[in-house]
Amino acid sequence: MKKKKATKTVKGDQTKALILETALEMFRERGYDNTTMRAVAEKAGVSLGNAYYYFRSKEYLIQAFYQRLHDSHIEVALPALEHEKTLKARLLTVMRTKIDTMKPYHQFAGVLFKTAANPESPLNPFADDSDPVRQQAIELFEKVLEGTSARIPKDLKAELPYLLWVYSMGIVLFWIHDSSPKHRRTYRMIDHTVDLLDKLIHLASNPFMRPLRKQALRMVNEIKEALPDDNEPQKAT
Amino acid sequence: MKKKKATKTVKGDQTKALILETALEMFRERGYDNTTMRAVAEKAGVSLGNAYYYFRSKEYLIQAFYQRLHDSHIEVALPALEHEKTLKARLLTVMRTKIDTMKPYHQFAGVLFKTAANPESPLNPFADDSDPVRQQAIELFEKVLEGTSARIPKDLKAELPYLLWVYSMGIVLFWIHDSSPKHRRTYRMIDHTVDLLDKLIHLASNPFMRPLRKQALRMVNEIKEALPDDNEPQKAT
DNA sequence: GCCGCTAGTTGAACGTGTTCAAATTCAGCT
DNA sequence: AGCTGAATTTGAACACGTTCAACTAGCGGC
Repeated sequence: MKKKKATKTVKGDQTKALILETALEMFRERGYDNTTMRAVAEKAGVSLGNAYYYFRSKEYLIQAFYQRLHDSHIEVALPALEHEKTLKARLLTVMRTKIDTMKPYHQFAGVLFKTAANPESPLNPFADDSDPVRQQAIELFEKVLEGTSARIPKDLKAELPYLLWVYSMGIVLFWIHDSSPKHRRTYRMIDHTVDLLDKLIHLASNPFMRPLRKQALRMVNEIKEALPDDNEPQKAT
Repeated sequence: MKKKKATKTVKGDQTKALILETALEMFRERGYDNTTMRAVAEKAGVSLGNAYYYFRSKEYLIQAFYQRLHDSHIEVALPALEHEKTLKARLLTVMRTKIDTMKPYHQFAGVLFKTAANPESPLNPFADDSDPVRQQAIELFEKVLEGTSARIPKDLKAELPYLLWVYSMGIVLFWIHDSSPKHRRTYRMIDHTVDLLDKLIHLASNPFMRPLRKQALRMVNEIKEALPDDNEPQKAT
């Protein structure tokens, strides 16, 4: 029962993995645009059409890359978080390790963002709630919050992971544009924005700010609702 | 003196305009991706290579489109602004007319944003300070501010046109994703965000907020500086 | 009136992402 | 052992953006 149908699937999985590994390696070495599907197929020892059997388009290879990147980040960020207790320090840790992880792909990342920003692209990270990478990324920010004792109102706390994820996308966007040596500017930007965010979160937690905060959060939800598929999973029909 | 060299240039200008008009018409009718350079050239009655003589790439046609769109917006927005005195009403006017203007190009606009979000693209609106469309768009928000009596601190007032322009890009991004009938969601989003922005601007203008505001503005400048070519024009070397 | 030069124009050719009908492989069934 | 249908694999063909070497046109200078 374990082997009967398994072989085929296993073989397919192997081929798929082989193609993906080859592609990612070539992306890293020569960049996305300079890597042709033909070259990937040839290096992987499969036919061109076979690559398209497993990846509907070249873009889908990016999606796989994106997942890979996130996994690496988690691997580094979670242990590092154990040492940090304050919201500010935890946020700083997550953001710094994020850039650390992405560093080797700076050139490649431009393409990633280009396709991700396309509303029609399957890579659009806002598009589809079922996107596992996105969920995992937001979960990471939940963990950032959980580990602190900061007093944050419930309404804000509920949305904060999502908002911080959006913030992290902004930083990544900045980083893509950042051509300073060793990406110093991005790290500086992280330091300063995290400091500011920390202050803003505390300001927004002030009872005086309640009405304004409510209004802002209502808007955040309006935005989220307008995005396709962005709802709680329905319990059947 | 007027005609000697003129003939050639005039002829070139005519051809260029012809190609552009043809392309924009076809974009509107069939969308960007479904319009091939070959089809544009054929319909315009020129050769394929000729189209590339005037437009370095297909993307450059979008840039021209973008300029066209902005011109239309100005034409509608400026007269409409004359009736409005408060910051909130003026902002509302500009944003609503913006969406009004873009309406016929909803489908096409997705592609516009995809390429605009590409850091390597010449269309990236953040990329290059000399981009006239961008300058004009920011100027429009300067006019929005000038026409009001709202008491806004100088430091904030200096950055506000730029910030509002960024905000307007956000709304456009939302609109691109918005598939609700008649883009109602976007108009609602404008109403609510403008309301919120108005409140935030007044909050930020409060003397109590000075330190936080200063810090936030410092960061805005840091971001702007990191963008390529984003400086005052230098007075020679 | 002719020359040379630049602006303008041409279309064939190239590279690359993608498609597709056909060929091959292979596990399970008889 | 042979059959069957699904999974996998193939490579030729297609479409389209882009490039380029060559050609033409027409103006200013002689």
